[in-house]
Amino acid sequence: MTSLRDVAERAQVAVSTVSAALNGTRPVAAATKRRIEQAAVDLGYRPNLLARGLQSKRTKILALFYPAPRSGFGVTEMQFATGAAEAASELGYHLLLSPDSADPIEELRHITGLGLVDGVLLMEMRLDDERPDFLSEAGVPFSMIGRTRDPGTIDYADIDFAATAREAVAHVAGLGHRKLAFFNYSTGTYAAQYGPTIRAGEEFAAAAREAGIAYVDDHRAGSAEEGGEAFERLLAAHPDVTALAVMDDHAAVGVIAAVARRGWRIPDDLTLMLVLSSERVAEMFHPRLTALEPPSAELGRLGARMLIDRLRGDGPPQQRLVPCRLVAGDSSAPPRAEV
Amino acid sequence: MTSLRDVAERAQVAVSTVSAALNGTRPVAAATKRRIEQAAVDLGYRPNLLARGLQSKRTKILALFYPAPRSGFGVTEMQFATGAAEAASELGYHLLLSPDSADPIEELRHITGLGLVDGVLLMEMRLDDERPDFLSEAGVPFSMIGRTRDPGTIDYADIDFAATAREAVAHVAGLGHRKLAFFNYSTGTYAAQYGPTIRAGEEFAAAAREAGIAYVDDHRAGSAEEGGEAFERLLAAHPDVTALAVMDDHAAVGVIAAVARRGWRIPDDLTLMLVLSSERVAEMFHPRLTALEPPSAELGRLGARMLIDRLRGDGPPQQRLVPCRLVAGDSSAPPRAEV
DNA sequence: TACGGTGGTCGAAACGTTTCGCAAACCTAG
DNA sequence: CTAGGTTTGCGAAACGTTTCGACCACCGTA
Repeated sequence: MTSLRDVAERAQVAVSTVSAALNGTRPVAAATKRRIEQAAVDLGYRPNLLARGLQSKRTKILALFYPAPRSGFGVTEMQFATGAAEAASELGYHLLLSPDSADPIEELRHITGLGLVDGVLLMEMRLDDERPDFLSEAGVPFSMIGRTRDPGTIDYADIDFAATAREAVAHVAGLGHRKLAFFNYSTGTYAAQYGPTIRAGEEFAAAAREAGIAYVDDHRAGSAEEGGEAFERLLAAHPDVTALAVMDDHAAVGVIAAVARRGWRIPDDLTLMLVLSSERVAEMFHPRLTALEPPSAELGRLGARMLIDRLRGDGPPQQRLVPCRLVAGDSSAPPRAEV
Repeated sequence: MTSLRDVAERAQVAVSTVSAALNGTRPVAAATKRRIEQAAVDLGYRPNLLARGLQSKRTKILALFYPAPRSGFGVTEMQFATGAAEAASELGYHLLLSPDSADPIEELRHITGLGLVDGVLLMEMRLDDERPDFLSEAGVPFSMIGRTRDPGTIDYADIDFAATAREAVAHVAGLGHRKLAFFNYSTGTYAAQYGPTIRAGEEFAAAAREAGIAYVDDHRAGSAEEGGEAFERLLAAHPDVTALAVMDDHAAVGVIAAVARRGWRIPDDLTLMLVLSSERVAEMFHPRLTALEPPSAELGRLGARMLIDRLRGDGPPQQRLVPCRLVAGDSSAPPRAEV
């Protein structure tokens, strides 16, 4: 491997001058600089990141700390990662994938103690997540994709559930629906404090209230079977529901089956929307479902970018909310006339 | 940050002794060793990976080099990454996510030139992939998830398409089908030399021949629309086809729609299988489709493990093939009686 | 002519490890 | 009691950077 010293020798200058010339750290005479740059190119010089990091205390490596893939861990989460990696790469940073094992805090302590990473990117945030507290206390720069209940001045990029819910409600209200139901994630141990679970529920309720349309959301479903059952219960209690938004793809499958069993059709008898699901998934249904697609890659990019901004210097906290994109499918239509 | 020197001071020994004691590099008296370990614990010492790497030339960091997400980049690819990250983590390694930009080779040159990574993990291999050649010449250790046309002695973990195809053919043949059709990925610029595209096609043909059942595979489809059209053409040319295996999820959507348009039902009139698709995706269809689920996480794990083996010492090349798992759904049944 | 200023360069120290030659202390055997 | 070997520990060098004080030659000015 060719080092700074090799370049210095070839250019007939001191090592420190080469460093200065290549990094623009301090002024170097134009002629010297040219000579050095030429030598560097000739030798195919690449700075050694380890040595640089050791000295400068900055490695330009970010850790993306991701929890063990739950069921349902899918394209969205992948896109956080690829989005973040891309943004990091564009800004000269690298992204380290760091799986959390049984004990997230211990794992964080480990990864940050190695001196390997400049900062940490957190995802899959729970409202009561303990990781931010640990990192704050440890003085490790970090940002979140998602957010805790009270993010304070921590940088984060999250879905704008309020805007998303408003858009969804406007969509169905615009079609003439007067009553909307919402199926949240099933109450698993995890989902109980999972940000999107809580926020989506709250914001759909608020948006419906605001728009003056009736709303039901006491149903939760995580599998096709549960989705079907929840739908039956829903109709038993609220026969006047004509539009339904579902957070869980598999629950939606069950709903569709239940709709068919009943002899109903989508969208004639029910307008169905997929919440937090990608267009690609929505397209796999028949008819193609209307979806509220989360801006996953964008959130990953934002998260990485704001973390890097933070590393580069202080600034006001960056807190960005990005709404989902509503992709209208063939599952949206005005309600049945007779209702 | 507490360093080796701090520990040395507290334990009243030389720095080099601490290093030896903690790494087991050379024998250290039991009493001394205990004292040192205690001091290390007291101080919460964590070795600095940069310094270690700088000196020892081994960083314990692997780069996972992934191409720009194509359309269809999904759960499978995510699982390569998480599987690899997990396996690496278990073995004391870290995984760097390295997006390839426009020029993969240049990107490889860059990432390997930094002295940051010990080896590279390649995925999304094309038959004529140039990356292995570059890495071989550069003397960078690497392994592949997937494989080129002629992998030589390079370590890889890939899907066992032969076994997978045999199992799929046996599945339909066992149900009594005498003629199987196969829809491959659409002929995109990428898929043209994409390993799975080619190998799956070849092996399905071979397996059908071997099992003595008729076979058609000149159809390719990448979207729902194309899938439907391909299905119509298929039936026009081969009305006696009763079983169909489809590689592309979206094409399957089109097929199902076409089946319904024709008044047919699945599985009564057509046995349908999803090739290289996860159980979760198969469950989103109605009826639940039979799927050949790729061992994605396993391949990621294997890829990482064999790369680490290689780094640890020489051994014979490791080349592992893992078959897909056949998950029987409700889309498989004996053929119509009248055929 | 002398003097402070300045643009350009150098050399050495430091970052936190690992590695390796050496020396001190100890033990064993003759 | 000493020669030889073994155990145990030490100190210094090295890895490839960045950083920083010092130096030198040169310039304009008094």
